[in-house]
Amino acid sequence: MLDLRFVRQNPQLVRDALARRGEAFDLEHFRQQEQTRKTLTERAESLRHERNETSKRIGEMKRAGVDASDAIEKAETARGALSAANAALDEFEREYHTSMLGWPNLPEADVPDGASDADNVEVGTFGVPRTFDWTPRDHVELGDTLGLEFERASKLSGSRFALLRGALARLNRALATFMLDVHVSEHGYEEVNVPVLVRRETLQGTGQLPKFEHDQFHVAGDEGMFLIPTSEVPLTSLYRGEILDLNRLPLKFVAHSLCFRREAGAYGKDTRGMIRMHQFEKVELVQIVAPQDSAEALHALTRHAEVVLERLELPYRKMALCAGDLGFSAARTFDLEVWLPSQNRYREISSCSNCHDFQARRMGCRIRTEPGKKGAISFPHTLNGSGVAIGRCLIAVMENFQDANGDIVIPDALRPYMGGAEKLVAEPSTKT
RNA sequence: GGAGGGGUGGCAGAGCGGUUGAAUGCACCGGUCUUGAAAACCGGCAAGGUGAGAGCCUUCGAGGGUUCGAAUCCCUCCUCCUCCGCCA
Repeated sequence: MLDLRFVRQNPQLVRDALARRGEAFDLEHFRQQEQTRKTLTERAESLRHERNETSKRIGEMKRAGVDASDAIEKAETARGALSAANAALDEFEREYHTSMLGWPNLPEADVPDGASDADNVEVGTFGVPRTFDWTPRDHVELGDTLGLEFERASKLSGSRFALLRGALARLNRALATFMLDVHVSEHGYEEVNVPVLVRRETLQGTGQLPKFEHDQFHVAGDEGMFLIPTSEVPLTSLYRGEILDLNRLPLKFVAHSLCFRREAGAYGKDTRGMIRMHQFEKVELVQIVAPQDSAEALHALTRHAEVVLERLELPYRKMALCAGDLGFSAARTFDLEVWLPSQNRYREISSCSNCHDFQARRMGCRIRTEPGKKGAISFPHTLNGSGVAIGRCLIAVMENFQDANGDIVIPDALRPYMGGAEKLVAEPSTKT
């Protein structure tokens, strides 16, 4: 949620910033709404004031033993006007608040211009994509002899589900454990095991609702429950509705969780393989920091995700997202894209964002900047990033570490998690 | 699923229809005292909105209702605790 006071003071700036991300902001309409709000508020408040005064007087009269029936009668007749004014204000505010929840965050000033991912700017690369003496197989083909199944998964659950078996399942688990260990012991994050079912309010706090309900899995029979699309949602929401002392920051959380997405707008996109599933695993990093520290924190957090890819010896590039490609809650985002030999290109494996106070405002997470000082309450900044997506990372390891006969060499960093094994050995297809 | 008891300021905890936005204690901030600190004492100390300001409005888990007036009464929901049942 944007700071309404800021919007009021800088309406043109807000309109221009939102325009950069392709979002229309009607200044005239906004001014009208502000005027209406002021009028309705003033009317309701002055009526309420009158009522309060009258009631106070009645109380005093009764205590003094004076007959108050005239005053009570007068107050009774005033009640209709007050409740009408309240109703008008409530209705207006409900609508106004809903429209405010639909405004996305403002991009930082130096976020590159652009309308789509085609306009994102590469800001760095790591590693050199390997050259193959054969046409590199993709993970589907490799997986066929390693325990990656799609047909049986579809039988169970439909399209966009996959099944991992045997050593490949273990490799998947090894990736998750490896990532958690790196972030906990080297980067100072607290490991959190989170619920994957959350309430509507929780998704509203991080920005998925109300605007993106069609992207979420809604659990039937339990009206308020949704499957999380990322553990950013519960992690960032840990301190929803609380006031934190400044000296408790920064908070750094890491979680490994299942994530669920409808992929409703992705018909026909990435239908081959395990790139885009309804259910996937991800290690997620979240930080809650003091506002002045968030710019630096974004670089640190992105770096933490990069370290994972570097330890796994996976070539990647780092992209600065353009304004038009930013997510709803983000003010600035770096994507990490890992090299996939079969596609001969880089694919997103991590997205690291600074949301400024946008999410903190929505969820009412505040900080007390100076204990004991009046008016020293403000909002922290929240950041999140994948550290990294496990399914896509598994694909990347398979494709980048394949050898000529379809085995997968296990990256050194993962061997301790694989009982010391050096390879995943291709077996005859599990389909037969 | 059944029975019962709670949710009040940063924390603990009074208040159960009217000058209560809320006693008291702790924590915190300022001061006196002290070489310094502690203790003691004095003062301050919830948030949001609005206003130049005095002030005004809102908030005692959430939402609705009763009433001239609700933290206090009624209803619904959320949530925590205790006991029983069931269960990984």
